[in-house]
Amino acid sequence: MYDTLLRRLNQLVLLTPPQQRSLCKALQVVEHPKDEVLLEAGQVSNHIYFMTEGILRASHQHEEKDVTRWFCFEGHFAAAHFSFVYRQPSEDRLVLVTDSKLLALSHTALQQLSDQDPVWIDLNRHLLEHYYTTSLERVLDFQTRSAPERYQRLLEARPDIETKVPLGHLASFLGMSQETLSRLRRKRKKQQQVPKNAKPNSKN
Amino acid sequence: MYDTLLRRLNQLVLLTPPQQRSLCKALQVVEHPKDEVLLEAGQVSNHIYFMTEGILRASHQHEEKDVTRWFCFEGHFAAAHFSFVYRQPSEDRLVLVTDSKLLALSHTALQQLSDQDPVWIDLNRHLLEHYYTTSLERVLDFQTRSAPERYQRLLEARPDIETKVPLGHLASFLGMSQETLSRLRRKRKKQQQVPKNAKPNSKN
DNA sequence: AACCATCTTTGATTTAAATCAAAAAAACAG
DNA sequence: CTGTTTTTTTGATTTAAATCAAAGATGGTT
Repeated sequence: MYDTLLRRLNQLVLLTPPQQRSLCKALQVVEHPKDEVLLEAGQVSNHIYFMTEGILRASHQHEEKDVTRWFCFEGHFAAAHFSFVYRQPSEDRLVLVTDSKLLALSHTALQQLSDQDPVWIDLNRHLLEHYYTTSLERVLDFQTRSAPERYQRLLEARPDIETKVPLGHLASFLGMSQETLSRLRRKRKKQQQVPKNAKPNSKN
Repeated sequence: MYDTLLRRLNQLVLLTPPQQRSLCKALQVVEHPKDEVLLEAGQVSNHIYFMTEGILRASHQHEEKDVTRWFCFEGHFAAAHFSFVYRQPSEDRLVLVTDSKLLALSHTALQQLSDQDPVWIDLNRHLLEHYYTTSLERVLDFQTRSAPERYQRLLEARPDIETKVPLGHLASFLGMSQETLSRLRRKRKKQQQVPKNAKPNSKN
């Protein structure tokens, strides 16, 4: 049940068996269908989630339009971070893109863990650093890459995203219109159809 | 000497006088002229800087072009964060935009402080959270705003940036070409020339 | 299966911004 | 101050991507 989580965490810090146990005790296992809202905009977030299975997205309302600020995939942590830490209303909704299984850690539970053992603070910092780095990289992508390049890079990082996430959400995540993304897809398909000089000249 | 720093830190955590003193002892005061390179790309960063006076930028080489990933202004902290924390070669150079006065905290000094007193870990986390939030906001700007809007927002946040930072660096920071930014400036000037219906019709 | 709603594709057109090329302005060095 | 280099502005042109409008496709529901 907690394998994916513990495997992931051991990449960041070494956890003793008792530490692992006390973490697992603090977690709630939850399962939700597609489109379920885990946090409404305006609410204060009380949980950090670990995605055991499925995909989650942070959705932001900007001038009538729904913008996906980020996705969270299997093996990663999701939170309305600022809201969770500073107990402020969240600007984003957290919505499930697919049927999902998650582990939820409440604010109070994390507090208690952190009071007991500094390893949890350390872990928290590692995660924060990781997601911060990701965000910085993403800014660089916007600064230096065109729409097709950004899509290309996303696919390299997450080839499965194409089939699992609706195009509209992907487009807003990448900062382009739906139509543009749809056209990029078509171009890519065409190029794949003649993958490796199968027939140098089709007229032959 | 350390006033700006301590004022800033007290916004984040409460520091006792002894804590303040041990921090100041750990800091080196440095002063550098414009264009000085504080960290070369490829080197491992050994310092976090606090800008007492001046502006610093993180410059990234992308296909022959120099991209400014971020600026650091008076009253803020600058670091090649990933390099500093994980002892890896930095992908960015840190260069001073103007003559500057800084406080430098070495990796070992921070280590020692953190071992002595958890308040420094806590502080570190606060800063990380702050800069992470900033980065997320910046991504949102790229997702949802046009070039003029991004420039507009930057000016609202930092009106002084216009005069202090060369246009080329600003343009790459905003993810647009120099020419585009130059044209945005012209437009803004024109609009300011007739600020508030000074003369409804100049022919009168 | 037939219907409805939502999502995706496609085409035509407009708009935003990049690129290319060169002039003007500013900063700097001797 | 003068010449030199770098930065900024400007104009013309091209390219990328948004928008508008509509048609197809897909998925779920009864």
